[in-house]
Amino acid sequence: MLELIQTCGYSGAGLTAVVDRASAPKGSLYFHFPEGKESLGEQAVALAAERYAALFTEATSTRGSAGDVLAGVLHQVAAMLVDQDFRIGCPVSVVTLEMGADSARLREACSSAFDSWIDAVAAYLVGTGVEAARAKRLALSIIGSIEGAIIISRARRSVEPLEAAAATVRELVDRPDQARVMA
Amino acid sequence: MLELIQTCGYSGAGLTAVVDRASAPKGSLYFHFPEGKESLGEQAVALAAERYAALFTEATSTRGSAGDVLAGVLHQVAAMLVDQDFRIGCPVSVVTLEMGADSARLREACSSAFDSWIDAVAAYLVGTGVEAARAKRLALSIIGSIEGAIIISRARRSVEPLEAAAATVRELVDRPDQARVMA
Amino acid sequence: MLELIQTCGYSGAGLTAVVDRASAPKGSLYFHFPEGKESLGEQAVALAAERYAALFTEATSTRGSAGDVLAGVLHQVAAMLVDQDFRIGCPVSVVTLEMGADSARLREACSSAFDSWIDAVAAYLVGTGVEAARAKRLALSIIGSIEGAIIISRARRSVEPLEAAAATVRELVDRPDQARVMA
Amino acid sequence: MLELIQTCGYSGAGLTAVVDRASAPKGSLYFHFPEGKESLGEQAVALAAERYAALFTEATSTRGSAGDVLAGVLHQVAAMLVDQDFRIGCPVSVVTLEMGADSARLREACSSAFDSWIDAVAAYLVGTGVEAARAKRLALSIIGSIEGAIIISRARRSVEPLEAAAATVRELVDRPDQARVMA
DNA sequence: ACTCGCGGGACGACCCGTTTTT
DNA sequence: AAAAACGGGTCGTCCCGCGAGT
Repeated sequence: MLELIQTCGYSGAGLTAVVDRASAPKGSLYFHFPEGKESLGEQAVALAAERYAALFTEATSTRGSAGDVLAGVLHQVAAMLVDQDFRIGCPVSVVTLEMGADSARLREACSSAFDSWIDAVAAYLVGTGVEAARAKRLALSIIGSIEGAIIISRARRSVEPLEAAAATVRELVDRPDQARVMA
Repeated sequence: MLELIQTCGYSGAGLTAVVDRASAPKGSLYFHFPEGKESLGEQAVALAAERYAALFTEATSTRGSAGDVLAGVLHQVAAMLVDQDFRIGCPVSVVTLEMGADSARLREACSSAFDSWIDAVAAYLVGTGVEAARAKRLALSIIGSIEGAIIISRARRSVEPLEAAAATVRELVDRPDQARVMA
Repeated sequence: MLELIQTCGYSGAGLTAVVDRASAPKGSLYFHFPEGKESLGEQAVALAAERYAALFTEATSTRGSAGDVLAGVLHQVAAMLVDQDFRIGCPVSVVTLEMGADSARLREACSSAFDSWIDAVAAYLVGTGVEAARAKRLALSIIGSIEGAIIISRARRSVEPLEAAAATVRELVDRPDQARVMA
Repeated sequence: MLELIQTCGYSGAGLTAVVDRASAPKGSLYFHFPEGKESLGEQAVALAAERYAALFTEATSTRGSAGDVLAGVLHQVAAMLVDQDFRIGCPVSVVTLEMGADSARLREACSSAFDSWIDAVAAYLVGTGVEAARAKRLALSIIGSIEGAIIISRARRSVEPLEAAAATVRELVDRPDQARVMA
């Protein structure tokens, strides 16, 4: 389901296509997901949260400045987009935009996914010496930038927006006088 | 249709609901939009592009630093979200994420919408003395930040992400030494 | 739909079978019945109410005692059952039994159908000189007898229960001393 | 299953609901009922046959005229309906009407159920001195009246039809000159 | 000339009664 | 005894044309 949400959105991800792709019979779906599409989507969002978090965790193990690390994540995302010919997007974003009004459950799953990423980035920034409050604000901004850049990159079929975001993120986290500027 | 796309996404915006909301008969839809839902969506995206562009244009007429102006736009967006109880999102984002793979036509409409905003912001920044290449990069990053922040704010039902983005944008465009840092 | 309800019950009357039998496409169904199966069933019940009422009205135009007239109706029903090889039953009864708990709307439609028959019989009995209160009670009993007899006849695949009911009804309405007995 | 058939009909009584209500695992159903839903329904009908027969047997042990006894049964049925807020009906009737055409097996189970009641009533009437042939005819009519009255009472959400049937039954069996009238 | 009632299948999610595996 | 798999079925709704109306 994850891949289908990424390419077609939540509403566009038909359960028939889901079970076909999993080469599973239709009847078994409601045994594993008795609450239907919504809980399936919830799990897909949670899975996406884990995967992208792992991607970030892995990036933090590389050496380099915080800016290098975060820009590296953005470049990896860009590479994924190119790899898939710009046919995929962030599943959490699209579910948020489609179902934010209808399903509190899915909205909360998306919120948790974003939070997990934001918290990870914030913790990482704190680890590099950034003050906690600023780290949280930066983390919020950075995750937002990534989400937005993915969307614009997809619309344009070009990684330029992601690269611009990478450069801007590097600028934000790597400047020596950041604390003073915000003071 | 615009409102429905904002709340339910493109796939979720059924034409039945559209014509009901417009209190128009269903049969007349294909007289006005012979090419069906896709062209209707295209028009909705174009309309959204205009509206948000107007919002930005209006903001530039206020006095204050470039950071003030851009942060003002973000705060206006935040106010809209609160006003609508976080039930709406950016229609261009959701159409991009849902239809980017299926409909080249809609993808291009979204790309144009984003471009119009980015170009406007870049032109504005150039007008405030920013060097052209940097202005374009910043404009890309800023529009991306806005889109991303809207999504996360909606998921969280909180304007905190938008406010964080506003602060970060202000930090980006208002620092005196920005050119030097990027050099 | 009426025939399907009579043979398979309301739940057993699939809309697919309904539209097949009417050689109509499924999509057109919800134009004529926007509220779905329930309103379709409502209309089927109303149609049945009319048809059987007409059958009774026609019977009253024949000469003979009240007992003859009512027994004649029962024999007509018996003939219908034989004709259809006991594959049909009263649609109002089955809808009442299946949906009485779920759908107030259908329950009321069934109630109205029964009432229309009971009122017709009661009015007829009053016309033959029966006192009003007794006419109403007898009419209730007679319609009840018919419904019950149809069911048992169907279960048995024999018209004997309907014939027994016919004889009993004749006994009830044609005895000269009925008023005295009830006094 | 019996209760579900009484409220929702046979088709409406899903096996999922049945096993939930019995707090039994779904997989075990086909261990106990290898032939599936049909045999389960058959057993439910047989169970209902026993229960209502017991109700009648018990009533015959009370003193009073035959009319008193039979009217007493009708009043007990009316009390049950009121008790359950008119949400239940006769399971045998509804199975007959829904499955009479599809399943010979269930039809015969229903026929047997009706027969057992009719035979019991006929035997009782013979015991009170009624001539055998008339007793059988009356028993058929009485059971039919009860079934019909239950249905109409349920549709109306009122015990009036059952009370009318009770009065009529009393009139039928308690009049002194009944034999002469039928002669 | 243009509107719109009405029709038209295909597919949506969901759940059915059943069987196979453990 | 029961967990898990299995398709076909449920009702409802999708986006879309045809042709009779003013």
